[in-house]
Amino acid sequence: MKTTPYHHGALREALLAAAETIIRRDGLPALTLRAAAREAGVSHAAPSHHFGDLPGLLTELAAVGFARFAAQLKEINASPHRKRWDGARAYVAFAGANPALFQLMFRSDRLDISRPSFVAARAEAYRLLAQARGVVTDTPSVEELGNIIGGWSLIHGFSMLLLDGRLKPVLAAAPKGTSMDDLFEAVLASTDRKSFGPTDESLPASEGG
Amino acid sequence: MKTTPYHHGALREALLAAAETIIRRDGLPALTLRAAAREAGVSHAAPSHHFGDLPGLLTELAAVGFARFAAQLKEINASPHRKRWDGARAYVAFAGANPALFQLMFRSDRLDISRPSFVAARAEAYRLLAQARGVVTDTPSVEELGNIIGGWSLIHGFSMLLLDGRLKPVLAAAPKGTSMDDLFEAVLASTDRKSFGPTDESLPASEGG
DNA sequence: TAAGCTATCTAGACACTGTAAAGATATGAG
DNA sequence: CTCATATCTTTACAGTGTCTAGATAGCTTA
Repeated sequence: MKTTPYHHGALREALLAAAETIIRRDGLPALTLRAAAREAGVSHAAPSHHFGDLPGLLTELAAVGFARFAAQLKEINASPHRKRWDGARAYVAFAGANPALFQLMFRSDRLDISRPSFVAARAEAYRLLAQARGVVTDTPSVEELGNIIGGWSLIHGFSMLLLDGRLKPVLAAAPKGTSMDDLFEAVLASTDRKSFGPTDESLPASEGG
Repeated sequence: MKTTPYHHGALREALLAAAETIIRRDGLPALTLRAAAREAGVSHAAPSHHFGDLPGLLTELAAVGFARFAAQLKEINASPHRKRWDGARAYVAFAGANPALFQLMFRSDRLDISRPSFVAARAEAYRLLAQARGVVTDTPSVEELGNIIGGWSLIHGFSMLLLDGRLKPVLAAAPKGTSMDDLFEAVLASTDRKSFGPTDESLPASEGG
């Protein structure tokens, strides 16, 4: 009666899967080396043989996240039906579908951002995101950079505010039946109007009261 | 020879100051109840009498952050020289000047977001931010919400990307001498052009290769 | 003044964490 | 079959949050 073999066989992948289970179920603070080991059914010191330390495990998991996001972007870039802003929608959709994982991917204080696998996965994701937006130049002007970083800031900020629960009260104040998707579409639509940003009426010169 | 009195006198404020010192010097992961106690020169269990638990301390510190940001917004709103986007500039400037504190303010997984002092400080900051943008309505349309949340997403996303170090390589690819402020100004300027967002040329129909 | 009450702070303990060291077991090359 | 290597376990230690009990100081009331 052999219950669990001494050697797991694919412990690295099992630990990453266990880590994602934990982060999704209990949140990032609950993801510890020992918790991942328990979830995978191995001894508490086993993870260190595959990831070195806790930042190592977190970083490899973040790399998995970038790789998954890159795969979704690749699909979109290959689709003949893709529309404007589809990259932006994929960004927010990925954040919504993988909240804790997405937050981990941008939590440098807990990551070893010099890990080659992480650097590579992130670079590939960025490359595909730029491709989805039609960015081609390697030597952009400041104006072009403003456009590129502005778009990234917009979707990243929306994602972060969404995951932190900051947009829930906003929806409550919105017209009845407004969904989070509606709100994001409204955000995208707002960038096409010149009125995006603070209104001129808010300035002192023309202020009413 | 009385070295340190048994009763501190203003330990709560001293612990908050110690906590901010630690978070600024060593980062958020280094901020523990015991570290704060050491920094303030009291026993390891003293903080719990003032904040309950670790999330309690973190939340009160986050509330201090919102109060400080609110104070800066109040100055701006009172200034007769204020210009468009000054609220946005203050947002990013605050993030840059208080990186770890700003990140803590939006890290709900480590906070007790139901704490009254936190709720109040945050609400006041939001109120002043809305005022800086000239938002007045209590029943906004979806279109107006797109505008409001779009602006917030933009400055919040830029701040988060900046603090996570994601914009450093961008500056490296920018024209020589471009500063982070220049980049943010370019982002702001890009919202006034209709070209903000993905270019139409990136769509399949008109794609070259 | 003096007693007692309450808020404040310390000391000790426990379970949990990351991580290092050493031992056990399986795998595969020769 | 031998044995070197990779994989996993066991043991140990310092650090953490948090609970409990105890010590101290300040304040009220007489």
